[in-house]
Amino acid sequence: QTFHTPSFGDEEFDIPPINPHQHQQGGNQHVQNNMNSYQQSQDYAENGQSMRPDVKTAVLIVYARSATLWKYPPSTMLQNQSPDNMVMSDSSGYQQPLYLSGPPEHSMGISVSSSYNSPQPTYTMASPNQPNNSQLLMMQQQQQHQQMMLNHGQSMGQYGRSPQGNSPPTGQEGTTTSEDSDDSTPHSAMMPTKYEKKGVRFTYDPARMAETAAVVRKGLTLRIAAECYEVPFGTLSKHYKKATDARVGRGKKPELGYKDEKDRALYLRVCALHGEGLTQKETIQLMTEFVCQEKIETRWKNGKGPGEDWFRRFLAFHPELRIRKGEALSLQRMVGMKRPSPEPADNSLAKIQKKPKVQKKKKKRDPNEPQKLNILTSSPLSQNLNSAPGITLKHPTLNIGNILVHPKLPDPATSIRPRLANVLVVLSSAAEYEEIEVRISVGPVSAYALFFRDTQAAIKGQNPNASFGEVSKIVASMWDALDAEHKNVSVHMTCMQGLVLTQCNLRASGLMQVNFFFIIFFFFIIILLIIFIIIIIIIIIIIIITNNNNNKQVNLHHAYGSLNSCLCVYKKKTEAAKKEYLKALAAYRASLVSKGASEGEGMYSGYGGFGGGYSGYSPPTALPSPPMLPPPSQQQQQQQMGPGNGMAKKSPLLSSMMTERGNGQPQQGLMGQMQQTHLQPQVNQGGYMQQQMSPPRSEHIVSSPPPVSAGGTGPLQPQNQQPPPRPGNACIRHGCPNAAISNSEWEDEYCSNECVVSHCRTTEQEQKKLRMTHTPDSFQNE
DNA sequence: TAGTAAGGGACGCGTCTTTG
DNA sequence: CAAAGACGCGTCCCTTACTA
Repeated sequence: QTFHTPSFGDEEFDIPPINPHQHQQGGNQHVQNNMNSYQQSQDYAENGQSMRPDVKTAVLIVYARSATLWKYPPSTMLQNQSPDNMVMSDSSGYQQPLYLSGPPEHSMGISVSSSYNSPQPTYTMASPNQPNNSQLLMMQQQQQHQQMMLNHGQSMGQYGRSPQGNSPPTGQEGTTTSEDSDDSTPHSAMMPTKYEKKGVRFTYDPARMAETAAVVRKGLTLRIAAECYEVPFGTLSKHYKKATDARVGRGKKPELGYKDEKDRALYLRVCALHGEGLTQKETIQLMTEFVCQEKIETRWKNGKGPGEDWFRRFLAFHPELRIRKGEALSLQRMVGMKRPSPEPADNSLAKIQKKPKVQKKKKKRDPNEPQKLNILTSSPLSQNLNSAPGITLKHPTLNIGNILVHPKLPDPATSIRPRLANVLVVLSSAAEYEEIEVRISVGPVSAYALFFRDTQAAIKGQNPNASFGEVSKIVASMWDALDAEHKNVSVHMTCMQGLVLTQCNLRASGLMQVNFFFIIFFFFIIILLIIFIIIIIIIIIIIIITNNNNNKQVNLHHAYGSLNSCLCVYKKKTEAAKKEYLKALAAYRASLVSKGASEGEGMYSGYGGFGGGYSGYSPPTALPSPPMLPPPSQQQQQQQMGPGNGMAKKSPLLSSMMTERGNGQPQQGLMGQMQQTHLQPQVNQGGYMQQQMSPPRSEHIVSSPPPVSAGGTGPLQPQNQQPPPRPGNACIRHGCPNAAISNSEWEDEYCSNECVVSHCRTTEQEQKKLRMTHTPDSFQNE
């Protein structure tokens, strides 16, 4: 059967009739719908379905009842409805369920439709078939209550008061309890007059209580949840309060009522989810406009709107809403631009945003100042908020708690809010019940404020008893301790965070996206810090290494320098020795030639061994050539250089250097040059250099054997060839094989006078030759 | 000078619960 | 039913340090 709800739309609901007489009531079809809902639940209950309703279903069901009462207050219903219709008045009261939209003319643009039953066509279930079982169970329970109350002759407004369901009639027909009170119309006269004594204490299933509490946490009121789950309100209240430490509907109600607050909170959530969240001021303005539009009398000053304290309480009661910085301005700080905020599209909004705090400035202003209201009501924001109710299919759909919400969002193209000055940040977190955390920007804040916000929590955690002033001092000290870079980094981090968050779009996979960006962002920061630290460490290491290298290079330079100097000295000396040798050899040949020419052959015939063709050659070793005899130090150096590694032995530093260089480098490089430098003369000069470089040769030179060699047996006796040892009493004259005779005049060295004369003559000639070799020319050549 | 941060105290008022 | 107590809400104000 189809029922029309003229006041909310033309949605059709196929609900079986419950009582034929209900259709005869033409007074209020909303009540009909609700009754039909109840009857539907009865019908489902008869089918034996007994599953407990889930949270969302309960919310929707309660909405179906309370939405009617929003439009038609209980008082009106009581006046116009028959007792049967009054069954729905119990759900009235200020504790309206969540996900309720206000009257259509004041709808915030959030539409939720339920396939099950809703007087409003704009309420939509995401999965119409999914919650059926739960709905049916709830309907069943409600119907049971209804039937029970009807059997007891009571109003349905009292159903659910007793979990036992067997509360005796109070005899107060039509008397309602405080449950009937509405937030806008308190009914003090409807206060309960008497409470029945508690009998046997009923012990409820903890799981059931927990489930009921979960429903309450989800947004259902304690009273309605108690009704749905057949739990005494007091028991549920205590349990819920004990379990969650949450406030119960006690004390003064919010000025807007729970329903309107929830509606506005939902609207803020939807807007923020679309990146169109409102600032604190805008939120306050929203409430102000709502109050003005609804002509709701509040205690708010001047009847304008709430103050910042209210906003704080509002956030406290809606933990899904959080205040966050103005990331856009942080972005401006990040880029270091002092550009002004984009010009608002509407001047009125600019006036609004330039307006000081609403509450704190009010007492300084004229309470009857109307222009502010004009500004507010004429603002495009107000126009947006007060636009036609109902869904707009063009707008994106949100799935909040499996309830599709079609928000009426500001058009981004014509959005009135400046995108940079008050960009709203949408964050998300996988909170409990998959709640979406919406964070509202509060506009520009300073770096210190950001730092304060991030730090004070930790300080407060460490010092729970610290007052705000103390915390502020601590934060300030920490802030002072930070250097400029860290302050900037803090700001940049916040800016980056805001940048990332601002770019997040939560319409599809926003949660994961935001988390992903968060992770990327923090990794980026961490990587930057690590790189910075590594760079610093590298710089320090480089400095240390540079200092060490400088010392090493100095030492190495000295080593190379000494080595090169040594090599040069040795090379020069080697060349000098070679020149001297060649000169001596040439002089000796010239002298021989000159002697041969002047003295004739006879002279040499007397020497025996020196005759013939090789008479011009005399053993070089016989020459007492001083230049050929290096000084002891030089000779020692030559001896050490001879083996090839003498240099290493000479210089420990060079040895260590060569050890550092590796195996082949020094020998093939430096030492190779050294060896090559000395080997080349050996190759060129043949045995001369070998004799010069060989220790035996040095010893032979030092020993200065007699210049007479083998007695003219060879043209040139090898210089390394040792002369035959003279017998102990042999004649010292070269070539004389006779033994020396004992004679004190020639010291027993000669065998005869002839040998004495011959030897002396030979010695004299050699001395002459030696004198000739040491002419000034030869010294000049040196 | 105004505004920001977060928390809390004081006060008045209203609502809800409990008790007799 | 009345009253008392408990409790919540809104407002004002305060704290310190900093920023625009």
